[in-house]
Amino acid sequence: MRADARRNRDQVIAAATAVIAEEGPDASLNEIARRAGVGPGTLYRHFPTRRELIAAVFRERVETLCAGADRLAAASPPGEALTAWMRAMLKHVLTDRGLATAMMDIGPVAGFDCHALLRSTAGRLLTAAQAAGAVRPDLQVEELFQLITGIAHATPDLPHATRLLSLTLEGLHAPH
Amino acid sequence: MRADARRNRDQVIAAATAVIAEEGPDASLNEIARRAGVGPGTLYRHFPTRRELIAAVFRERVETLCAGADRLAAASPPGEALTAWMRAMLKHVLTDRGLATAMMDIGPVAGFDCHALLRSTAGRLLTAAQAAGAVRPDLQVEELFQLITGIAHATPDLPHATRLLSLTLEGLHAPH
DNA sequence: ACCTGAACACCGTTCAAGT
DNA sequence: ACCTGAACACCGTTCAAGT
Repeated sequence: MRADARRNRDQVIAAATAVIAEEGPDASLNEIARRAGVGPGTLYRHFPTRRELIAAVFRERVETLCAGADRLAAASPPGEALTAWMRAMLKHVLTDRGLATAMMDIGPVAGFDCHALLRSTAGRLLTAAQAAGAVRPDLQVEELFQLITGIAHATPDLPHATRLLSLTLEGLHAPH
Repeated sequence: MRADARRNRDQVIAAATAVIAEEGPDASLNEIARRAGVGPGTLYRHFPTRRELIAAVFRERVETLCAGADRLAAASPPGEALTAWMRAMLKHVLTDRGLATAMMDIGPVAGFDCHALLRSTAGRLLTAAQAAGAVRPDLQVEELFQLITGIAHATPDLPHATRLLSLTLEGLHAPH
């Protein structure tokens, strides 16, 4: 990869990170290119679809999040490890406005499968929590993602989101 | 209101209902005007903002949904009435793609406050269910809406949404 | 009063022309 | 190879001109 191409690519990712944080995942691609100081054609050359650009922006973030799961699993009993990781994921997902959907929707692109990495990480924690009897045995990983995604989307900030996650973990029915 | 104005207004609402059902709440307004057989200016004259158009489309639907609550409350114990109504609401919200947010976001427009009507209806059912001890006493109406909205957004169809609603009602933790 | 539709500023996307 | 930026088809929105 030529030096100027590499530099342009990095500048586009940096600009995209900033603009997406401000305007959400529907941010204007022309604006991102402008901010990065390149032509729109250059942006398209590096990232043929919006999905690939978003995946590049999230890559580091998702990898960090998933790497934290092993630490949690070693430090806490399985049930607590799972809920702590769900809270961490919720926080990451809420960092930028409305990125929840984008983050879960993008399929494998350019050798990085955001969704698969999240899925296998959550799957390990979930299986352990179920084996320990802390979580209902019929719960699926996808359902867990859908709930986090939904909460992140419906909620204005982290405190509200955290409250909804608690409600979901404990259930709406009165304790009996 | 002049006869041609009234007719144009109705045609715009009908076209909007159809187009929004197909393309979601971000559907092109020019396309809606075209389909209604009017100029874009006419659409704007009747509905200055997208919100007002969406409110008009939802009005009848929301009123029907809320009217059903009294029937439910008379026919079932409070806890069941609430969950039955939540399921009905989820179904209505899912009728068109991704309308959940739009439906909850629109404020009072033109003498019809979609959100307030839903809120007071759900509030009655919730209070009754809490008084009967069927639902946890700290649950807020807004939280209930956020959960339904979130589930509707994160979910592809009614069966999946219903399953997530069950999980939310019962909680993710294992029964002990 | 009410409607029309041309017009403006934007957006996503492409592609010929340059280096 | 890689980049540029003009160009195209769209969109939301406005407003002068018509009836």
